[in-house]
Amino acid sequence: MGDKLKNGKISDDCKRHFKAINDTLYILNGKWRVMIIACLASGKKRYLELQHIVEGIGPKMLSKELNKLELNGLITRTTLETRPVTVEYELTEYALSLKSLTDEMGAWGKQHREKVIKDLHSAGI
Amino acid sequence: MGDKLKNGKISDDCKRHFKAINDTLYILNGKWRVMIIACLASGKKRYLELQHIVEGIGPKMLSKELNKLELNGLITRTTLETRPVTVEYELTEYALSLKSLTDEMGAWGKQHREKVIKDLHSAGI
DNA sequence: CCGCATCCCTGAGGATACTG
DNA sequence: CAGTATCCTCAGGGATGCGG
Repeated sequence: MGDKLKNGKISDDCKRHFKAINDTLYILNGKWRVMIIACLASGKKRYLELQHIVEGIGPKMLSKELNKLELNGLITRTTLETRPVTVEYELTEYALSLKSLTDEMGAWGKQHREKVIKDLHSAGI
Repeated sequence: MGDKLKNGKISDDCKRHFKAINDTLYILNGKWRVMIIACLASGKKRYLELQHIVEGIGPKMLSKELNKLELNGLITRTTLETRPVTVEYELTEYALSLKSLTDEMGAWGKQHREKVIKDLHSAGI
């Protein structure tokens, strides 16, 4: 991927790579998708559980995002016929392929936080 | 990460993981950051090169995003004293740690596109 | 060539209240 | 409990023009 053609133009491989990244970005776009997926990656959850764990999200956004994720085949919705009803959301097999991405994000965020703290520290001295 | 505590609550490890993901999301937020980074990951680029490769971005957003990325220590800006001036943007050493993320996104997007096409295909039959 | 300033506007997202 | 409906805000982002 690290190659330009001699004439300074971007190679077709690169373009494809960028397109692919855009596809991913499109699926994960918005403020909440990744968090919802990451959250469900730790096991099936119910609606209110999600709303509590994904801090800041309101009911409207939550159901909207859940719908889109379901449409994209990333999660399944199961309604249990209890009284009152219980609904469980779960990642599909397919969505599991996103786990390496969310894990990567977690890892990067962790080390980034450490770096920022270290930088602040050495700036303070 | 796949563990809940017995009482159904989320473990502290999980919470830290989510926080870390949010940190990453914060750095990469917006429509353009990831693409800019991915683009620069294939070598230093000039302003107009970026604007051409990152399709759809306007000059305002581009410079705004470049500024933020520079503030976050992810890219460096080099002005060459030519006539007229030339400016080169380049990923910092640090930002290279994001390459695995963008690569992951590229890989996922690729196989996702293939899946979608396959699904459409079998739906067509 | 680079990229700021300005104006404008859409739609993502927030708050709240209500229903099956 | 699990959402939907409604209204509203605001900042992300588009378009254009100018200045170094």
